Amino acid sequence: MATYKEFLASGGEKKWQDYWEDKKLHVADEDNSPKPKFYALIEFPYPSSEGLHVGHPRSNTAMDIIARKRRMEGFNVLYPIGWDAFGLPTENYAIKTGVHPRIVTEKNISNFKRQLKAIGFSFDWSREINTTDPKYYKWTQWIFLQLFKHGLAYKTEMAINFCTSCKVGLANEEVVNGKCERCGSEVIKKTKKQWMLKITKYADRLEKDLDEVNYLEKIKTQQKNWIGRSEGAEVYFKVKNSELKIEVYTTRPDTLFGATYMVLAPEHKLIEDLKDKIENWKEVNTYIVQAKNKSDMERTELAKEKTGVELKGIKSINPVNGKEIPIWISDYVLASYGTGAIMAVPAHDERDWEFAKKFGLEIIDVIMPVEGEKHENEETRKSISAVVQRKRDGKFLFVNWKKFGWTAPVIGGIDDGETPEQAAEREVLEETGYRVKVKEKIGGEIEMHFFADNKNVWRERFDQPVLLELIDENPEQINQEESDKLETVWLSEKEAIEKNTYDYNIIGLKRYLKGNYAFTDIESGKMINSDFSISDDQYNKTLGLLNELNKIKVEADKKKVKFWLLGSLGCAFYIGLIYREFHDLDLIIKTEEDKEKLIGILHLLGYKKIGERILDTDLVIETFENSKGIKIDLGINKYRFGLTDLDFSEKELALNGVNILVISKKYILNFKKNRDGVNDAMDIKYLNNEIDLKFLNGLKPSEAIGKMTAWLEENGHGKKAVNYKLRDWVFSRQRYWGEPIPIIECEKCGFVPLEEKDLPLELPEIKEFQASEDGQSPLAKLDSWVNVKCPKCGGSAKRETDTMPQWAGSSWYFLRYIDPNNNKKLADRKKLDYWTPVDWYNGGMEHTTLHLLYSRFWHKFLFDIGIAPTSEPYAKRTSQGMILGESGEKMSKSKGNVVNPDEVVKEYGADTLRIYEMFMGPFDQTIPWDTKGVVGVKRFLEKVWNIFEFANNKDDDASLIILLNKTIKKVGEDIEAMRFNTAISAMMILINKMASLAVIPAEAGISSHKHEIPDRVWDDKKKNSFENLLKILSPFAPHMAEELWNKLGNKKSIFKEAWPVYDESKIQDERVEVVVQINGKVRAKLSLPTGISEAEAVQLAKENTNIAKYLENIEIKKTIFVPNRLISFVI
RNA sequence: GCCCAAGUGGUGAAAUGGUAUACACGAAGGACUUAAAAUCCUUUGGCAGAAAUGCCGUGUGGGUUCGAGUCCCACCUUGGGCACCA
Repeated sequence: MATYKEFLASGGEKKWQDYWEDKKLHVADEDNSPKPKFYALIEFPYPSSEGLHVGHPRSNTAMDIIARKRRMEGFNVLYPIGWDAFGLPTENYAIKTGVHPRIVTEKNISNFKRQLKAIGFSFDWSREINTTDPKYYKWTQWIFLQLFKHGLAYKTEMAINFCTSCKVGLANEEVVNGKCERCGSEVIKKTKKQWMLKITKYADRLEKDLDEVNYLEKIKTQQKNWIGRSEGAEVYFKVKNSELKIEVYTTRPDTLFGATYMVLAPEHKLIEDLKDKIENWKEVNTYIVQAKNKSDMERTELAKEKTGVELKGIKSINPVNGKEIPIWISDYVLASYGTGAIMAVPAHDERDWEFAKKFGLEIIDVIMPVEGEKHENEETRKSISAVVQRKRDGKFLFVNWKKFGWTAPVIGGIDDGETPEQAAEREVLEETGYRVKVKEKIGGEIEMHFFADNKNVWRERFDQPVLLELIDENPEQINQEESDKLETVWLSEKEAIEKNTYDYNIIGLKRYLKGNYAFTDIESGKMINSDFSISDDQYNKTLGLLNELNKIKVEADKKKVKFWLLGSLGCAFYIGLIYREFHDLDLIIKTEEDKEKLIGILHLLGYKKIGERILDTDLVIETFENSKGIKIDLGINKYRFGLTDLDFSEKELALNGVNILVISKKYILNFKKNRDGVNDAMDIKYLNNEIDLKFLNGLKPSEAIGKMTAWLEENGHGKKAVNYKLRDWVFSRQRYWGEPIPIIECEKCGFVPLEEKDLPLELPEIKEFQASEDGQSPLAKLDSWVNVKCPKCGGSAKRETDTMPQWAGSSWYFLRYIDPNNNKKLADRKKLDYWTPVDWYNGGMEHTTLHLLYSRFWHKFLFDIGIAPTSEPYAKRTSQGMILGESGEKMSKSKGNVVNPDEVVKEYGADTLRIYEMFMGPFDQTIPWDTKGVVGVKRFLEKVWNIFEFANNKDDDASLIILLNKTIKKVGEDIEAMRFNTAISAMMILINKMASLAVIPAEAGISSHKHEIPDRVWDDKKKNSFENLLKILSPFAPHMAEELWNKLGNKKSIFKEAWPVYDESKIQDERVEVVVQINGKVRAKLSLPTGISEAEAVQLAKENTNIAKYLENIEIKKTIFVPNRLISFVI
């Protein structure tokens, strides 16, 4: 007979830890086990000198609970542990003290090991690995060589992120807000030759395959954002008077008609090519040099103010309308994204808008915002809305409409022959008496649809917001009629937005306040100004021609005459670019016979011959005309493929036409078919009404994107394209404490990989760990190591002196656990087949775009070269929340708020620590440590102990059996969903119930042990309940569970037991509390037998006095019955 | 600015559209004790009331529903991620 306190004090927990280790309870069976496998993984720790803090065990405990449960469920579980031991803190310590990092690492590992063991994790220590062990990093190096051999590792001169304090290059992922992720020092750009890994080659798969794995949704989202896939189009812009083309990437090809200038990144290589033509080269060059010298920090900090220089003397051509547009360079365009060049659409991109405003560039609206939805029988109006701000106090001019109670800015219709500006000045004066002057239009027109309740009609209004200035702060007298209706008010920004009655009336004000009118939404707007600018007159003429053509076709079909359409109309459509004034139709037939028939048809349709001419190809052209003046040229095609003679190239047409175009997709297809296939006459039945003169106008931008992309592709001006934000991985570090990169650089042979037999390339012993000032690895100083013979040609060569980043060893470690001692292979394939993928991987959110992404990349590569059996390393990934210090800040040595688990274990025991960490709150949530909260958990465990040790027998009643079964169900389900906190609370509820049923000699003062306590006498039923409780508790509190299990007389470990199964028939209480609601309000609670029928329950409810009170003399409209839950009366 | 979470007692937090505040901490009162600790019991969202009971209450304002912490819309606040990514 002992207390829990005595059990802890006497080293009871250690006893069981030793027992488990001795019995090899947690050593995974080899791969020939008949059991199903389960691979549970936590991120292996970096053994820092500080040791564990209470944050570490959170993830470990969670997976430990799952691993222990799985073993009890009959799985062959692999739950391994190891050390991610390369890293900067150890090296920095070495630099300071001269102690070799290996020695420090060994010491730290032994401390970590002691701490982890004291918490009772069921790790398989027999598979312990260490990334700094040459036997391990041999394979890290081997993987690197495979990457190199497959062209995925390359060394290149490039501007990289360089930490000024660590003196080391950083990957993109390691830079946080322009600062070093590790030390927080400033990161500058440094151009250096660096080893890079082509992770971008896997961007698409890294994104797409996320659909196949079971990761927490937020992890997927974060990775997707980081990979940054976007769909859009490449568009080619010709440089005028040059063969050069500027390629741009855009996600908004729909706005191409609004592209009024282009911008190249300062690093863009085309600038050099165009150097001779650039008239202001000096100025341009100065800008480029300045941009190069800016650090990332500076570039982003100065982001508010746009800078740039125009490339004078050159222009590019907008392929969609042939317009010449200027080319600029600016550092707001990044060289590293897309093509390093953009088409700028200031009307619909905020950055372009800013730039255009600053440099006075043209802004063309191609999308009109639309508010509300079109309605039948709308009255259409054109209007202005006026934004007038008073300088004195910054207030805005509004009017109250007395009759309707509206508050709105001045809004008025535009009279005939009036410009919007004139209308705005007039309306403000009329309605308020203020004399005003137009400053500018605030963006383009807005289309709105609304119900005008004062007039009782639906309105469609096209409103132009206009910004005006007061000429005089004192208003003139306005006429009586107006002043009876209106009252002028000046409102502050906030008041204006609050008091304004209809949202759409202050769009102009909102634009003005934002200072940027760029409209970017792709769902709510409507394309405008995005057609081929053909006039109504031209359009009608074209349609007239096509109608004639159709009539001829109809007649020709009747008479079985085949003819071709040639010339201006045909080529205009075909090229889709150049519009020619259509005066005539050029028709070609093949035979004299057909010619006579066709002439007959023309006569029939009212045409008369008016002339004849002979072309230099001996083609006789006869001209016909009808009364409407439509002319038709007719000639016999002397060639089988007559059309080839008239190969209407873009060039030829450009001489004839102006910048206008007409297009019909179906027509083109038919025309093309004829050009290729060709004996048959062109099928012109599609022509009528199929011409798409409006092109994008009227479409939603989201629809226009697809249409424009198709057009670009058909006409060779661009193509659909996908882009990623992800960049290649900077893989070299100028450091000592990392895996040496196994490459030799030979003057003759270039980069020569080491032979596999020469691996591992071990780190040489050195004494000076400091990197040189110019950012050279400390290894570079070791001449004997650096200077080697080329393995290929035997000539003199140099070793690579950079080492790999910390992320290398952790990118594949989970594979090594599977076969940790294999010295022939990374791991045996059969074993890999058995154990991969990892079934459940839990780790920190902070690794989502680092380790987790990197290791997926490596694993996919290993899969591709046939090493790894699966394309994804982890089937499931979850994440724990961080544990903060009691102050609510991140735990750190410098803040002095680090809680050491050793102390908690010492004072309360490992089981209490484990349960408290799981009980604190939802597992995935960040949460501050609270030492006071630990007490509650300790009390809970003590209660379990006391019930066992001191409670006298008292029959379990039926309700306890039900509660037990419910708890078994809940705990099992909650563990799977990582709802450990509610699993624990369910066990607390069970224990509280058991305690209330048991007779615990409270008066005895259990812990002081002063009185005699009677022996425990339990019957089998009670014993069985308690054993089940111990089983579900055992993953959480393994030491206590094992101890009490043993004390109950069991010989084998509790972890050899099967996970309990609840009895489906015993999870329903006999009686349930049913709530009676009246109109949704709880008015009574009834205790009723489970499964009671609706009729009976309703009857009983009505008999309840409180309910009867409410129902008296009142008709019940509806009764809702939810079995075992509630009755709701609607009255 | 954009994307993703989340806002519930004094605190950590529970709650398949159906009893809001389970479980735990803290606090108050009591029992045991010479006393304290430990333990056990009671109370613990606000207002009114002796009580029965009623009203209010899950960031704010609307909506859907017999019924909303939960669903929808708008907004506010906090945390996390990204940030001139075209």
